[in-house]
Amino acid sequence: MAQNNPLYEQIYDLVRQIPVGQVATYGQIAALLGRPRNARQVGYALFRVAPDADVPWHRVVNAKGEISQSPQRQGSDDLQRILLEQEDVIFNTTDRINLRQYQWEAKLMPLNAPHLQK
DNA sequence: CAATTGACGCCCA
DNA sequence: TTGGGCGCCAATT
Repeated sequence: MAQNNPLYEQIYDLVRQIPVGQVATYGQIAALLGRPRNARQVGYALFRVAPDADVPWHRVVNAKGEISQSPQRQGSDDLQRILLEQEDVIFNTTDRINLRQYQWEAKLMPLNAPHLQK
């Protein structure tokens, strides 16, 4: 399991910091971790931990503002969209959200956050 | 150890 | 503006 990697823990902690009603992109999280090219890894990390951890994975979407669905989860449900709608995140008619309005703006560097422990 | 895959992202047509 | 293809980095098998 890759969850033991500090990089993964950083991802989880970062996602946990996303405020209710706001979202972040995979690339954004990757960039905040100092790995702007690792957007895929962020998605992969969330995919592995989603059902197990208390991470608000539903607040993470792709750069287009759409919900990235994997072949596995698409048949199950649209849980992510439902959870977001419960947080006042509105979807457009094209199944996309307005990132300019909902995208989370990380103010501080999570890597230096002293109150974060895991 | 090597090949394939993958909740992504950016460039080009 | 929308759609298709290539590229990046790690994890999995």
